Amino acid sequence: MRFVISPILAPVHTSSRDDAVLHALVDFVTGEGLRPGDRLPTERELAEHLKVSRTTVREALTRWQELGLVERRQGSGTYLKSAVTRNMLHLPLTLPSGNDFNSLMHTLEIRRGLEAEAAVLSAERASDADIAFIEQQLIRMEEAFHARHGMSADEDWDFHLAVFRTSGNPLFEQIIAAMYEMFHRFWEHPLGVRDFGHASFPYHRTLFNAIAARDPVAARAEALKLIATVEDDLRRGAANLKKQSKKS
Amino acid sequence: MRFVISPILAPVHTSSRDDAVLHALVDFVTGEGLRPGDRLPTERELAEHLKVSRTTVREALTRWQELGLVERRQGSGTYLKSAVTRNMLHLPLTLPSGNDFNSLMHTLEIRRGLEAEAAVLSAERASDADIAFIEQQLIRMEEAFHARHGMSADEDWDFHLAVFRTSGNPLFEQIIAAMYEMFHRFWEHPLGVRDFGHASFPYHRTLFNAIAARDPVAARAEALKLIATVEDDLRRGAANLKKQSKKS
DNA sequence: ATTGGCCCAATGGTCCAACCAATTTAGGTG
DNA sequence: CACCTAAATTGGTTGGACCATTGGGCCAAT
Repeated sequence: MRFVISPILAPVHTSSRDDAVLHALVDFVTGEGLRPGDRLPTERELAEHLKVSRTTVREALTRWQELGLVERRQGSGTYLKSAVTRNMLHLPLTLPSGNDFNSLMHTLEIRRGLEAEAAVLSAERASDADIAFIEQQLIRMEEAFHARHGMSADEDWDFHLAVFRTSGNPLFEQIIAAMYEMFHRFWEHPLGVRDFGHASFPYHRTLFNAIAARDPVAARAEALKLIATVEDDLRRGAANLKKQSKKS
Repeated sequence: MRFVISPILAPVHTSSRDDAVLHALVDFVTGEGLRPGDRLPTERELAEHLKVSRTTVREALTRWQELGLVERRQGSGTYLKSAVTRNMLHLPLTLPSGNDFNSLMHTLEIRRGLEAEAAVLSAERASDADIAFIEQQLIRMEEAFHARHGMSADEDWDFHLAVFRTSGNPLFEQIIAAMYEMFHRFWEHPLGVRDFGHASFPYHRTLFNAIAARDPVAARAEALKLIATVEDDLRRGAANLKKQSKKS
């Protein structure tokens, strides 16, 4: 006779030592009201007070470091890098991200989904100050564009970040900030396309206008058009590479 | 003049010991052709071959464990949990995620952006086999619905996962899978709404029909309508809570 | 042939004590 | 005060030891 084991029977999890350390540390940080930038107790102090070895404390802090919650400086101390709350959620994404055409296009598709949604929300919710803030970033980008006769990665990023930030949903900024490196590979390896992103320039202002006019539908449309021009650039780059490999 | 400081600007990784260990481990895994589920060398073996202490090896493996790349089983060994390539990108997101109305609504907004885009891509690219796969999950969900007279979290999740999986972009599935726990708090704490998600039921089939008909525009529209019903449920739940707190 | 108990080697988890390397701080010197 | 130096502080690394869990092999009972 073969039994179907009830799924409820599986998950007996032994609370490990370093988990306990992290829980205690959460309580300490919240209880003490520590904020990002503040310094945590030294590893030796933590080990002594928590009655565990420094090795265990270090394993726990290593985990927090990998999550970007703390930063350790040798000779100085361990510093809080992000807000810590009791019920926070860790999403360690590991993405196979190459510099090939497909990988870049995949990242753009993700960005298209998030960017369009953020544009909608920003158009619905942005305050007057938010609008002014976005416009400020837009102007900076436009000035950099004219000065360099081409897109500037940093200023362009600041503009898009401003849209995310004014969406009223902090998750957008956090997710997109974590993907910063991924998206920036476009500018690091533009696949030989000259004036990469050039075509997207005018749509930054049309997107801003839609948000400033509090028109969510138009904002989504402009955001999608903007991303579409980048996709076109990317396809041109892929075609270039193909042509070059044919020649050689 | 106020600048927007990009939240990610700390890539000044001083090439430390455990970094070197991880690089060597990447080479080993790729060179040996190890796949998820395979067993890695023991910590003592790694320490000996790499000429570092076991503590250092453990710190490195702890980092990989926190990223979800490996799983450690005491008494058994360390096992690969995810594919490892040389240029992969780690995005450790830590989101302050409560069970309050705002947090839940924020996660839904993220999901709306990703889900709508995935529906578009699935409608554009899904093969006949993909369509059949989605339909299979749809039928399973509908059967579970009729059997239980309500939405079933697992089957519902499988359906949406099928849409993401057939989008032709593996990033969608990975991101959404990482957010599984976050999205599932709807069902764990439905804020007292009876028949939570009930209203979304019919839109699963209409979404499938749009994808099967290879109609990207309709697919996006149906996906947005589906999420909108869940948002309505959520708002009802928030209203309920308000009413209850008024009573007491 | 199968089940269950038992032992034992292997493996990850924890601990300790010491030392190294980078940083900060406290004096001291001009 | 400005500048340099030495000491204290702090995270990083090492080696060794022991504990807790796992898995396999062995054996007796069924």
